[in-house]
Amino acid sequence: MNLEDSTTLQFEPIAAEPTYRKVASALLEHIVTGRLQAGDRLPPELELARQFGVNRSTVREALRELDSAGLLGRRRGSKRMMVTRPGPAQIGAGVRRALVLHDVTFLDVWEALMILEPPLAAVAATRRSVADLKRLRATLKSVRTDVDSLQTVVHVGDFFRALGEASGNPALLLAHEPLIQLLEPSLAAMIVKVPQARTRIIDAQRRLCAAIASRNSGAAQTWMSKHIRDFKRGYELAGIDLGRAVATGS
Amino acid sequence: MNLEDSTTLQFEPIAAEPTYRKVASALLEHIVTGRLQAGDRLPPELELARQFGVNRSTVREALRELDSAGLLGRRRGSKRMMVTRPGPAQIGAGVRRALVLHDVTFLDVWEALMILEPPLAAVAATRRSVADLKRLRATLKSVRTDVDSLQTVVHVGDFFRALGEASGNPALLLAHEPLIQLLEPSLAAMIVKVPQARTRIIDAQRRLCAAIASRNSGAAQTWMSKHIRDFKRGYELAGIDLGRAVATGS
DNA sequence: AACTGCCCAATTGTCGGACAATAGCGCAAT
DNA sequence: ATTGCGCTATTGTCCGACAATTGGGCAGTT
Repeated sequence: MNLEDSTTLQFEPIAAEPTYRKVASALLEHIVTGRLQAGDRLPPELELARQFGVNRSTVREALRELDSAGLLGRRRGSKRMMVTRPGPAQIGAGVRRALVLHDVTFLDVWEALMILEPPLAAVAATRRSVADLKRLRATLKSVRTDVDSLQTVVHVGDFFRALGEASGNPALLLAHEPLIQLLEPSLAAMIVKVPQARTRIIDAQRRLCAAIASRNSGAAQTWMSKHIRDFKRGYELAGIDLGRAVATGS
Repeated sequence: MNLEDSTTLQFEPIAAEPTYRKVASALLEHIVTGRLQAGDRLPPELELARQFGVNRSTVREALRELDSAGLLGRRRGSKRMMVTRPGPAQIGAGVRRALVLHDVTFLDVWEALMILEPPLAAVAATRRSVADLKRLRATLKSVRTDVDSLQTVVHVGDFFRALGEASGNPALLLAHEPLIQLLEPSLAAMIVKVPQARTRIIDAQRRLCAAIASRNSGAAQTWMSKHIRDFKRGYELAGIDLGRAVATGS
């Protein structure tokens, strides 16, 4: 009998979850439902083991899972674990790794930025608080003072991050973080080959900042478009193949 | 002496990484550099422990970290671990959790969809392969046949996923996955309260599909805009507060 | 009172060993 | 070629142990 293509009878995979995953799920449940709030200190491992009725090793494996997901962390030098909200950097790094493993190209990243950033700038222009504007100007200043250093790209990333914050939309913030992280190293490579790009970047960001300061969302969107488009031109001038997969480097 | 506000002297946090994290980093290094390709089977835990010169428990904790990050997995019912590429579902779930914990609102999600999906549809229209089109039509058919069931929302999600695939851009695919995952449950709640939304959804998706079939990117973008805008109207009709944080449910 | 140094208990990181369950695999039998 | 059997390797889980380090209390000093 050939049951391969019989669609009448289908069985669900029977879930035989190992204990460490059950423990992780139980803790996760408490976190997403808010019974464990960010900042709360977790009970000691032995206490958890006692409460769950499992061995400490099992608890530890569960903790490593949640730790890796950014849901648990510890203050530097501290011993006790605490519940934390996964931040943009953490999440972004995970997505960035995934994109690298999926052989995302420069063009893919550029296209995504081209779609995401101009509307994001527009939103930021209408919603930015004074604190947002201050932060934005601070990053802009850093870019200008470090104009000669290769650190420029770091500040470019921070400029985008500040913009994301100004949008007041966590979804947008998290969505563009991995793109920024992917952009930074290639941007560094581009700038060393095309030094004049630096001044173009600074100019665009200054105008962008002005548009956002005056809450001119249309201008913000337009300048961001130009800004991102400029990246592509820079890559072409630098002779970087846009169809190539982004670097596998850490 | 008060050194609190002295910015002249700054110390880097001295990194005292525990062994399990070093092991995880070492394995990660092999994965991102391609020395360990997706599909490769990992050596047994004892063998890893021997090679790294650490205890098996330590290796296991490292494995849990990579497992949780979606970089390791196992075929169902299999014992050996293998290297895997974190898929959209996996990554999306992580980002979705992060967004929920950051109290993302319906409006945030809707805004992000409004920014992301129309251009994505436009790109999909110009780039879709015949296979993409086939898959898109298949999901559309599922939506129509299950028009009476609450399963509709699942198929709506799949429609968006198929669209993401058709865009051929992994960055866009991963960026909109968490949004879809956040959309689905609230969409279900909306549809039960506003049944007429179902036919509107189906209509919009049919026109969208037609636009993509004829490679009309402008029409695709326009219809997607209408489609997403419709979601908001549906929520308002259903009396759902758009400013509320999305459900904390799993 | 505030600060310092010191000691003690609690907690984590790592290790070694143990054992049941079972997946993987070869081999025999049909 | 498929099925059935049995052995081995491997994982999941447990137990116990110990060094290192943190957190906190306590006494001593200024």
